[in-house]
Amino acid sequence: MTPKTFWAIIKDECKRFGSGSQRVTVTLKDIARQVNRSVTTVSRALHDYTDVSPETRALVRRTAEELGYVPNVVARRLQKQRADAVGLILPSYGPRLSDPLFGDMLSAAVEEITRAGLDLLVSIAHCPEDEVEPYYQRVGERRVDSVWIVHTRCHDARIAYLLERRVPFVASGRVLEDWVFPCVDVDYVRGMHSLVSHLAQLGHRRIAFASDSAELTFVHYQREGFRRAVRDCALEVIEDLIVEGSPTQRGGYDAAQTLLSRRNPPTAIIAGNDLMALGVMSAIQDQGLEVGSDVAVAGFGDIPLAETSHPSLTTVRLPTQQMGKLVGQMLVMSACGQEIPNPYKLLKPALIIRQSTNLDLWL
Amino acid sequence: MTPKTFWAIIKDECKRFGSGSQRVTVTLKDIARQVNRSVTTVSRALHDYTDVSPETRALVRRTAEELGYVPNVVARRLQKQRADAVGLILPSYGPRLSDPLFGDMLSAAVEEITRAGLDLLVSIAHCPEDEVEPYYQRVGERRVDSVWIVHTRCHDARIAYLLERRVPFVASGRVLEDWVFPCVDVDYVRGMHSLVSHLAQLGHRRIAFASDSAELTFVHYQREGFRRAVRDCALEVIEDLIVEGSPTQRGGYDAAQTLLSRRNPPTAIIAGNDLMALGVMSAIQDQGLEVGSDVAVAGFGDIPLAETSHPSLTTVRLPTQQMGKLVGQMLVMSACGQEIPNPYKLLKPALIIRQSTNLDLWL
DNA sequence: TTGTAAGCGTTATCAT
DNA sequence: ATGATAACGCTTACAA
Repeated sequence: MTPKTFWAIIKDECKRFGSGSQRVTVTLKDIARQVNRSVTTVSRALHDYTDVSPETRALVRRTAEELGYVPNVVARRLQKQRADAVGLILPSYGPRLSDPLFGDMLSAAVEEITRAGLDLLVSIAHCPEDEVEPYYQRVGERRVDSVWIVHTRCHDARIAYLLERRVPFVASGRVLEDWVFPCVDVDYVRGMHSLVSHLAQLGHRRIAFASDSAELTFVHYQREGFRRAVRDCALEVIEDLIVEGSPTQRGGYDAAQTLLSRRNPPTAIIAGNDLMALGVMSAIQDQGLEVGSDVAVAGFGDIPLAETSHPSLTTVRLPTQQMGKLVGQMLVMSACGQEIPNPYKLLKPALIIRQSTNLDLWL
Repeated sequence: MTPKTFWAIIKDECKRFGSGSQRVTVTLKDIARQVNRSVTTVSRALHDYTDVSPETRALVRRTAEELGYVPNVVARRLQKQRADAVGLILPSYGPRLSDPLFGDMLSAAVEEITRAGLDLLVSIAHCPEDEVEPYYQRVGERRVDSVWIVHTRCHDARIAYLLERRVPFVASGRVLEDWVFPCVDVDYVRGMHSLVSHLAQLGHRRIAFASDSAELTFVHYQREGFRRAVRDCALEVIEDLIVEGSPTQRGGYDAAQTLLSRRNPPTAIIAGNDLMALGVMSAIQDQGLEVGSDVAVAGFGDIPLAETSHPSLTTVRLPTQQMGKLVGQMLVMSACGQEIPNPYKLLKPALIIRQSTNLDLWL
């Protein structure tokens, strides 16, 4: 027996009955030894190859079961040259993990990803500079096969970078450039149209829009949709009534205060998201006005709170689950190196009318 | 030149200048060939081993830079027998990813985990049966080195299972058994005590508690703390005023309706979390009563909405960031096979008094 | 200071 | 139907 063989055996034994409390690691080699076959045959038996005899297959499977064999995915990944994982790096400027709509989308995506046997890696960028490089980094290191870009900006450095380097990715959100890449988004123009039409029908003529920064693509489309819808309803676009604020309750509160102090205040305020809309409602109430009668309010998203707030909030429901599911499926495909047949999906939102624009409801 | 060598070279070339648009993959071998050194030397140079000459080191580093070398972490993991990753499997019964407090904690944990160079894998259990096995599975497959258990139950099958199989893990939340394992939790008994004392001082004598199922450890401690605190304040524990509901606004709403319809309704209602508390407030308001004067309300958590609700909500702030940071650090240690010095951390919450128990504030 | 060789656990190729 | 061998890219013990 050569020294080499000797040490190999010792090491194997150590691993098997390890230092006291260690878990044992069963490999293909262990099964092979047990059933007196080669590692190759064992591997094929476990993968249901046709060129292995039924008896051998049965024996191998049984032995694997008995020994508690669990395949080592890292070894498989190295051999297959695939990470079997996709990455999500949350941008530093939101959405936070705590955003309920994002959570919904994420859950649906995770479902699809894990169903396909892939892992989802989550990390967080600390600063804007930190946003671009890590994507490429993680793919280069073979940590992930594809990445998920969320919360796109109108001109998004991450997407330019990934396209240039040919890193597989899927974006939830569009960019304004005319680039082709896998992308899932909501038709905000359409959503805004239904909302503005609703308000115009109720007789509102001075409608305001308060939102996050228009650098974000979805805000851009909300604004564009807002302007177009106002004109479509034969109303005048009043630029003074289009304001920007942080995408929080406080941001909505402050924006509403600004709007209500205009010489000619609006009779309806649309917010870019539901949290801002709740802040808008607070501001209106704090001024002694009534939401729904004095000033109508509407949001975007349909978070759970929209239904239970006082008054309940009219909003544009975003198909978060559907988005997440689609993104997940597309991520799986792109991670597997497949072409994505129709890579540009635009989903339709739904107008949910509640008391904040129509106090007669459920009263 | 043997055929073998020939094909190896061809394959290398194909990989390098791949089929048109493929990204190139630079390995240690490529650098080694370029600088006329062995792979070993290159590896050592890049890892700052002392036994490599300064010139070689410089040359290797420069060449690596030029070629755009990125280490393959999968290969490294196979060699090192470590996944360099930790796993989080969200239980089917909550918290959802959309829970804002959980999101905060998760962010802080991710920060620590990625800082250590590890990955965080996120997945979701579909059903309770699906909760136990995947943890072990993922460790067995070498996907992760350690797992994070959230939202523990009083008698938690997951923890029993992992302890028995000696799978490294960290739990956020305790169990009632007397087991030793890395664990971070909040002192709910203490939080409840400060809350009940506050209410008792305001003259409340009939205090109710509405919460999620007491199967959850934190709910168990909230209840125990509640009973003890009531007695400490020389009040009577009225079991009729301790009720259970789903941990949502609707759950709080329903629970409050039940409580307010008692022959002897409470003058103060504590909810197990802030969302329930908001539901409680809605129910009170819908009955034409005033929150803060007719019935006091308090919650647990201090979500952003607690501050901006009408009236603002008295609550027990949970140190989510601190928890996340600690959990992250402990996960990193357990993934690295280190012993965790003091594995049982109990953090102190803080009472935040607002209008829902004291209308005089800021009015 | 550098190189050789073995090995991590798996899959693929080719020969038998 | 089965096995020998190489390979994936990296680290490391040991030899030179």
